[in-house]
Amino acid sequence: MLTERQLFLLQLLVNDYIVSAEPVGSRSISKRDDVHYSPATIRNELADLEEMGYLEKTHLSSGRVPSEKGYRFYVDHLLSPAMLSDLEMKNIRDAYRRKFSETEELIHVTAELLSEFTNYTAIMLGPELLEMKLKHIQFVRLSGNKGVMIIVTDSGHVENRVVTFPSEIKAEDIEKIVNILNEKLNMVPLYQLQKRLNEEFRDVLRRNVSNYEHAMTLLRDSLEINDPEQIFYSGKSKILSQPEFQDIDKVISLLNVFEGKDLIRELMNMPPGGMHIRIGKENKLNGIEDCSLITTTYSVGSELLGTVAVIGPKRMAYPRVITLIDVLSNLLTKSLSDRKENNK
Amino acid sequence: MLTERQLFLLQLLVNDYIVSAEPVGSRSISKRDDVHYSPATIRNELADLEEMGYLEKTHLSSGRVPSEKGYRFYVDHLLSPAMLSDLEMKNIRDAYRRKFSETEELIHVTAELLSEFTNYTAIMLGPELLEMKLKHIQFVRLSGNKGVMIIVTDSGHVENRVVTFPSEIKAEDIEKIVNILNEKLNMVPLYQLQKRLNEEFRDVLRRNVSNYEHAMTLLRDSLEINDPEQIFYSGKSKILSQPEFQDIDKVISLLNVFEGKDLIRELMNMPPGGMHIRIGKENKLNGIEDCSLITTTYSVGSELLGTVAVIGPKRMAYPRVITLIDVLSNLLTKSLSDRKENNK
DNA sequence: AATTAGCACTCAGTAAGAGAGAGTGCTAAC
DNA sequence: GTTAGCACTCTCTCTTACTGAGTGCTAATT
Repeated sequence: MLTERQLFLLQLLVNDYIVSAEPVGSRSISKRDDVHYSPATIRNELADLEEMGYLEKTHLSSGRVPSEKGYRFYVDHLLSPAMLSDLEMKNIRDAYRRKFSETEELIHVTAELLSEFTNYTAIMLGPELLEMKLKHIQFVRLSGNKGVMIIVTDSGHVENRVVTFPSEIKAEDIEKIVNILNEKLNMVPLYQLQKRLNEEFRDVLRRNVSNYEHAMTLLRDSLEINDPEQIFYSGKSKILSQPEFQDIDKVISLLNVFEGKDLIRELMNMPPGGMHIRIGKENKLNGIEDCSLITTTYSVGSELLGTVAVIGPKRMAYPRVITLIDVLSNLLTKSLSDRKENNK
Repeated sequence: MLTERQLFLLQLLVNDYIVSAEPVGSRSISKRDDVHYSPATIRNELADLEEMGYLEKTHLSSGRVPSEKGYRFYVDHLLSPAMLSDLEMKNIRDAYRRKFSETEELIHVTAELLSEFTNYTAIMLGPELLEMKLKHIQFVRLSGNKGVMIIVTDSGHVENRVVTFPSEIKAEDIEKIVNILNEKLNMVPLYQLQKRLNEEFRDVLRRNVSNYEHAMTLLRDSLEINDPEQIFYSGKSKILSQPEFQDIDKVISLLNVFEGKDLIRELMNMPPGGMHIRIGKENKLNGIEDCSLITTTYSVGSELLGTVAVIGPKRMAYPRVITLIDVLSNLLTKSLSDRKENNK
């Protein structure tokens, strides 16, 4: 169990290291106005904290640096959320007052604010398209034997496919099929569409539609939805100005993580709800052992969730980032639901 | 005017420097099997080439390095396109044999091949949406007073907008309007839509539609198309493994260029047609003074152009990159037009 | 019993110097 | 015109020495 004084010193040390990025020595702590102990006393306490695993030294006679356990303790018990200045809050609110013609724009602006105000890299993960539910399908005939299949989801997202239908099928037939689908597949998640199509509609279609095989192929093609991983970054280079990224190899492996979309999905896969903080090796992924990741979710519509994240060095300004990510994800959710209201 | 031997030596030196990234000395040139001059002779020639501005030294007694003028001369007069091995050609062709459900996928694959085979960073710039021409508009009513405005362009791109129409307007009215637009605005470039709407349709609509003001607002909103800058990168970190990017500040300023979409548009703005090579400071843009950029175009449909580019260090394997960018942009164009054929 | 002063010790970082190696320019010989 | 020879220059690397920040431990002080 840690004493009051140890808690106090640990907090000071982490705070100090977060801004300085230099190992913190006993003397520099002792010189602070709010500390009345001599360097020797502090050394003793720090030695104890090190023994318990909260601190580390970079070499035998260096100052101390928080260990991952130290950061974890700091984040769990010692940190108080930062306040944003009035000016900052004003700037943020103003940024959301603009009129956004696309949902995407709103997400991009949020990412930009987040990276701008934290000075780290912001990552936005859109909701998985495949998780959305079908609200409406419509087939629109264009010229010749081309048409657009329009798929509207419950959260208001619209997908379209240009399809060419073989001359064996009549446009009216397609419309007829789509009407049947509309009736039967309402609120079915998109990832189930193919399966349902195969299992339930073979017979229905065979009975109702001439040229049934052609129709099935057409439907299969137009309902094959492949998830465009909606990942957006802002301030990718910000994180690289941090002193821990002097090493070019670290930069490269981090950028590789950013480039591989699968890796990012995996990284950001968190238990639902609330805010999550992963420190250093808690991120089970090569290339970001020295980074911390803070994530939370924003919602689009009633249940569909996207993820907001900030990635920075382990030595991250946790209080400030936590506050900012909280404020911004809430504003984003609010703006998105306002949009939905207006659209009704 | 350069002598035969000077041409020959300049070529050797650039080739050598491209692979080694080290200043080239007279001795190492002299040792080659295809060179029969002594180091001293070569030194004399190199000194002349330096005087003429084709070569530089990194310090007083170092070997020589091509100057930008030297690279320019090399690119314009000395370089012969590289051959790809049969295996490489096979790999490339195979990659295109896959079935692509989206045009975007095809573009991504091209970018990946390009960065993979060159080991530099590939940049793909999609055609400007606003340059496309209107082929077809359709309004589809969804539930309530919502609908989708579908805009199909001549190159087969489909845009959609979910719109909420005020209860003052009837869905039939909208359909009526859209029919008029369809007739009159066929093949009008998207960027002119708003203007045409304002100039020509005020009167037409006023005559034909009740609640004309509401209708205008609705149309304005749904035809307001903001260009989603279609930029795609592959192998962003590849260029950073080049020895000239040891300096972290260079990395940061390069990544900043990548992040700012305007900058990239500006950078890749080349006179139309053919292949363009910009060496070092010929790129009038901060942050890439030490890079070379090779661009060419690919076409979608009859006239719409996208840009393919490779960005690497000035010391770039020009012959190979030129060949690859040529082969791949042609394959891309071919695949895209095949798709179009099939879609007819 | 807790705190602190004092001191020997460790280690990173910097600076200076020495030597090796690669390369040059110039002169004189071939 | 070409080349051998040589003095010279500059980078790079390795050593050595020194400084400064910081530590742990012991003994004295409160």
